[in-house]
Order: sequence, then C-alpha cells, then structure tokens
Amino acid sequence: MEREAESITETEATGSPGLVVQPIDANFSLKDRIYDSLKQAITSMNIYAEDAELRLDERKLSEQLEISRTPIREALARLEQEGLVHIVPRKGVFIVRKTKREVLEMITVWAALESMAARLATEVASDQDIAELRTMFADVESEEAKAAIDEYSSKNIRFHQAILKLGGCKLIQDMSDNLFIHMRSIRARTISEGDRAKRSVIDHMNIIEALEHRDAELAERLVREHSMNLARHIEQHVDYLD
Amino acid sequence: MEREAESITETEATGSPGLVVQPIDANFSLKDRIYDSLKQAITSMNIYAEDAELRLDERKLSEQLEISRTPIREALARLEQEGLVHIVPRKGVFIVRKTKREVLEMITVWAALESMAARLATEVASDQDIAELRTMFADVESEEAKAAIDEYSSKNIRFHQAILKLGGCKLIQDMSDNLFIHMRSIRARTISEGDRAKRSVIDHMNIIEALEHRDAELAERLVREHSMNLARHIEQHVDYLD
DNA sequence: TTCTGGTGTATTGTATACCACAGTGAAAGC
DNA sequence: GCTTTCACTGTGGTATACAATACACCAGAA
Repeated sequence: MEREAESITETEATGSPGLVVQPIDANFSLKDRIYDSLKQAITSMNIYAEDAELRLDERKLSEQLEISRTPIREALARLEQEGLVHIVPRKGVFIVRKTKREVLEMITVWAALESMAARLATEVASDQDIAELRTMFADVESEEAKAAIDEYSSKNIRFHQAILKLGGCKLIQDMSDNLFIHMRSIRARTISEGDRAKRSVIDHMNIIEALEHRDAELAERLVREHSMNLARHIEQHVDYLD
Repeated sequence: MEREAESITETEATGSPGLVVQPIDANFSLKDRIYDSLKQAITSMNIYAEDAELRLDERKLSEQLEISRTPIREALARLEQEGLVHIVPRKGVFIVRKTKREVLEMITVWAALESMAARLATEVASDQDIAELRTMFADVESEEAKAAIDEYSSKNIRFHQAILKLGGCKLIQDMSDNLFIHMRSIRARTISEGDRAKRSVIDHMNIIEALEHRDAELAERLVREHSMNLARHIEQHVDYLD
C-alpha cells in the first residue's frame, strides 16, 4: 500500500509535462559555505611561510563575508575539530602550524592508509584503472627529464591520490585528504631537495608494477616504504618546523 | 620581564593565606564540556538498538543542561565533523547510524592503523611494555576458560588499545579512538558469535609472540588479518546494519 | 469520504546585544 | 626615571530575540 502510494507520487512528479524544476539545493547553509570557504582559504595559503598571518578575527570575517558571527563560529568549531585551527578562549583563533613530530606522525598514518589502499587495489582495481595509472606516470617521466619539479609535484600528488582511490575505500580517501592538507606544502618543499624527485619516480614505477602483478604484499611494502622515506627525509633535513 | 611579571602574579594568587583556590582550568569552556558530555552520552548508548532515540533536541538539551543553545550548537557542529551526528538543515540533529559498508570501511582503516602501530611497536616498544601485554593476556586466558564473554570483550578492547599505544604514534591512537566509538557496540555483539572469542585469543597470543620476537612483518600481518577477519565476519553474518 | 489548501506550532538558522577576560598603554606615585 | 596600577579596548563566550521553514492538523469543497 505505502509503496504504491510512493510510486504514484513519483509518477505524478516526474510525469508532469513542462515546468520541470530541479530540486533546489536545500543544503544552502551559511555555516557550511563558510566552512568550505575558510578551509579553502587556509589550505591554499602557505601555512609554513614565516610571515604567514596565523590569526583569524571573527568580527573581521563577519564584516568581510557580510554575515553575523554565529555561523562563522560554528564553521570555526568544525575547523578546530579537524585540526586546522586552534581556538584559545578569549585569546583568539589561530591557524595551526603542525610541529615536526606531528607532521611525521601524519606521514606515518598516511603510509598506513595508502599502503592499505594499495593492498586493496591489488584485489579490487580493474586492469584498466591500473593501466591509467601507468599512463599518468608516463607523462611524469617525460616531464622529469626536463626537471620540471613544480609540475611533477602536482602529478606526484595526483599519483598518490589515484592509489588511494583505487583501493575503493571511501573512508581512507577522506581521512587521507585531511592529512594531505597539512602534508601538501611540506611535500612541495621537500620534493626539490636532493635527488628525491628521481627516486620518487622510480618508486612510483615499482609500485605500478606491483599493482599490475597483483602482488598485494609487495605493493603494500613499496607504498609504505615510499612514504616512510619521506618521513625519514623530513626527520633529518627539515628544520623550519617547530 | 614579562615572565617575571607572570611569576609575581602567580605568587600573589597562590600566596594568599586561607582560601587556597586551585587554578581554575582556563579551558573551562561550556562548548568543550558539552562536547565531552554529549560524546560520552552518545558513545555509551547502544546506537544500534532498534528503539534507540536518534533525535537530539537543541532546546531540550539547553533546558537539561541549563545553558543557552549557542554552545550546544557549537558542540554539535564538532560532533558532526567527527561523524557522530548528522545535522539536517531545518530538520534536526540525528545520531548517525553507520551503514554496514561504512562499518566495514572503518574496520579496514582500523586494520591499517593498528597493523602500522604493531610494526612501530616492534621497533620502539620496550621489552617491559610487551611483557605487560602478555600479563594482561594471561588474565584473559584464565577468564576465557570460564567463557566470560562480556568480561573478555572489554579486555579484548584494552588489548587492541595497548597495541595502538605501544606504537608510540599519538595520531594513530587518536584516530583509532574515533573509529573505535562506532566499532564498540559492533565488536561487543560479534565477539559472542561462533567461536570468535576462542580464535581471537589465539590471534592475540600470536601477535604478542611476534612483538616479542620483534618481527615487524609478522606482527603487522597478524594484526591486520585479525581485524580483517572481523570485517569478513561482519560482512557475512551481520544483518542489523543498513 | 477524500483531497487540497491554509494555518499554527515546533524547531532550526541567523543576528545581535552583552559579558568576562586579556592585553596594552598611559598616568600616577615612589 | 622607573615601577605599578588602573582603565580602556579588543577579543571570544554566552544569551536571547527574531526569521524561516517543516510538519501536523484542521476545515472546506469536490
């Protein structure tokens, strides 16, 4: 009975000629839009630059965005939970600079997640998906000869995100995205140091081959070690973190 | 100079005779306390019971806690970011029931994190820490003979948290704690099914031995497979999830 | 009797006013 | 001239009022 009623309603709605209105996005919530806006703003700025402005002013933001403080505060509460900002009672809202130790821990978690994704990928990814990975990689290889470091950096990022996606676990992707926000500027700076770019390319090639051979153990190990190498490099060579 | 001034101020405050007030926790923020309170309340209730009340009423909460809605809303915003509740604009706040797929993904991530923690533990944990793990386990073993499932369940949990702690990576512990909230009731229900308790004990024993032998590869694999077995079991036998 | 339209209520979203506290600077006293 | 104190300003914290909407209920007409 109830199911029939639903069917009728649907038929009426979709069957009416003319005047086809698409459902208005009811998620129009200031809070959410501010959250996205602030998050985008914070992630796009280089947090670790010396002269970075770390302070956020609720009132100034409310004036710039021309809305009240309330939704801004709720957005900030979310950002704090996410670890992007830190709210000190009666002091202010500050963009969080991760300490070296925290960055290393994030990379460790990243390694755990991405290596698991690689393992899963050997089981669930299609041959075509893996093949596309190689195509992407081929581009990088040609670029690398020209030492186009910056270009490589963004492709490097896309490669890792592709691995995560191939694992098919949405949660891994989401959690990695959050970690990625903080690792982004770090990774961009470290890739140009030493011969890391070249070694990174080799690592990627090996990872792709492991995926192609559906070798779960090898793929997991290579991905993990690739990330942990980054951690080791930062541990030894990065000084601009607390 | 500035530090001196602070010292003087502290001396004045603590030095006053009688009326010795312990330094009030400056983090005394309603928002945070409400957050903790709500989180505790949500996690302690069985979310997956059929008759569970999934709706949260801002106004009712504000009356019960005798505070205004504002800090409650900020606490709820944090809980939403954490995935514990879902806020539907102009509808209300609802406690999130994870779908079966989401639970499986959480266990997958858990497996990735805990196996990484186990790997790290083989490098950084002290012999004494690992020995304590065995002590804890010995208790479990004696209990298990009496088939004290419920008791075992909490010890099972403590075992896994101990592994995570031994890894020495704070971020892994924090992230696992969040996952754990959702897995808690699931794990409690599944442990009593079939011979899972017995097999679980055997797994734990093997994990401890791997840690004692500082065998990173083996420890990682055992921990991962232990969790993934839980995932497989839920995949096949659990029906009360969406 | 049933469907449609409207109205009323409950609940969330947003704005704003006020409060408590920290930090700073100026003024007064030593 | 230096130190100390006090007030002012600016910040986030909280409360509350108002707006918007969803839902239920009811009345009237077909």
